[in-house]
Amino acid sequence: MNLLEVYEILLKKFGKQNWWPADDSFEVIVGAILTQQASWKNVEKAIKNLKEHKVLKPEDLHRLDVKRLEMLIRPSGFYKVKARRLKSFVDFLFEKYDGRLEKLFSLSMEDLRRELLSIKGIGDETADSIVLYSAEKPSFVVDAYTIRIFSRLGLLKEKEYHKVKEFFEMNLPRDVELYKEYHALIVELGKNICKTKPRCFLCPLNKWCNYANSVNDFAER
DNA sequence: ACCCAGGTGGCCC
DNA sequence: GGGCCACATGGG
Repeated sequence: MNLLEVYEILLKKFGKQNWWPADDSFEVIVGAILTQQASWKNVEKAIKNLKEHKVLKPEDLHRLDVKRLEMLIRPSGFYKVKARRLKSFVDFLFEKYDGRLEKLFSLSMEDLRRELLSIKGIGDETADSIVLYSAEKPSFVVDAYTIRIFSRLGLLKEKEYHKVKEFFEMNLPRDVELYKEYHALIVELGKNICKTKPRCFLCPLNKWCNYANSVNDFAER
């Protein structure tokens, strides 16, 4: 059982996910910040509000009053911190890159990642989501599901973000489309099946999963 | 009435 | 480095 085999199984089970759903690369970034510890349904409402008020562009957000921004993104939860985080990003973009994403994205992948991480409110996962789905450079995105699922499969011992990321990048071809699809499939599996309440009988990976095999009523089948 | 969601930063030890 | 907490809305 290796990473590509797991990928094929998930792809067969769930189909192509075609992430990230957004009209442009800036919308991906806004979504990446808003979806922190929030359901995508709620993020969609927030993004819809931003679109309806025609403020879903770097210049618009840059001049938008923060209180007004808070109200618009409210459905996505943590709306005060997220409003500040969005502001931090656009402030940074205008101060250092003339407000232009192309300029920021012309950095090397490593420099881009470092730059994003320097912004308050952008951590490892959000940075990688932006690098992969917005800038479209091959940086593997790790989330809580990734660690949970692959630890249970016995493929991961380390749980630190950068070690997990390194494991995936060392064991997969460096390919943007593969990275995009793989992370999306992991989230799909995590959302639907791999919760703390076991529904392991539904999981396409149950044969290989230590957790599924440790759950009494499943192991007997 | 819980529990969870496509995390992050701050603070403590 | 790890453990705990605040941040908050909406759906199951």
